[in-house]
Amino acid sequence: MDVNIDQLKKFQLEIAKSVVLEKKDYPLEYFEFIVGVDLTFNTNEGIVCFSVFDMNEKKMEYFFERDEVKFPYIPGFLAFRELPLINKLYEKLHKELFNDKKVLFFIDGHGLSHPRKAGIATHFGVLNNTFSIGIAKRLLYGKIQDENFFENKQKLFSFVIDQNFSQIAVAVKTEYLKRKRIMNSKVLYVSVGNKLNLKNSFELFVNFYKKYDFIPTEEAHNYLQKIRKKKEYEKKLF
DNA sequence: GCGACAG
DNA sequence: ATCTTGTCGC
Repeated sequence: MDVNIDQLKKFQLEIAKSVVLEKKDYPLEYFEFIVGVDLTFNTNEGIVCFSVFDMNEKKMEYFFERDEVKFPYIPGFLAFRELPLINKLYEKLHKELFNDKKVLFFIDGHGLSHPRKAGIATHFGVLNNTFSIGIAKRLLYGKIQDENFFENKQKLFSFVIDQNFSQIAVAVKTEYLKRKRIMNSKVLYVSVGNKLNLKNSFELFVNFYKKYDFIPTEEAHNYLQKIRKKKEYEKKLF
């Protein structure tokens, strides 16, 4: 698959221009659905899962969609690989379930903590005009503000800053949430996707966990792993 | 030129 | 992301 990196960079810069950075804070109760988004791959086949938590009914429902994915993974251009499949499921659920309701998306990956401020969470949020937050397991861009973050056991979170010393994400030790690891990671990076500010994004992430005791992207991730195991099991029976 | 590099 | 054994620790 031939890829024009310069063209993709241009597109990302356009996405970054359209980000809505909200000044006011939204409480968790403002949202009617909280959705976790994650994908799994089997060579050329991708499966996306939305873990949809209904804030009124307090019930979780899982949806998934599969399709061929040919675009390769290139650091900094994850959205071009994963968004087509994500959007396929989004458009379906937008019609059948979300409609004009207030929906907050937690997406596996970065938002504004990206070389061109256009990580997958931002890319998704801008294209669909939705609230979104990026939840990543590893850093892509920027550095930890508090030098002692990793060494000091007392420091359970720190801002991530870019070259201009702007705060672009919050690094959170999973220990802060009383968890040894989350999706095999000891630190999570929370960043703005779209229509929110960083402090509010971090608060929504933490408050949701404290109240409901699960992380949306992890739920989607675990669901996909179950699908994989089930598939392997059926394969063995043939 | 070299290293870094979400999923 | 996925592949994949043993191994360290609670």
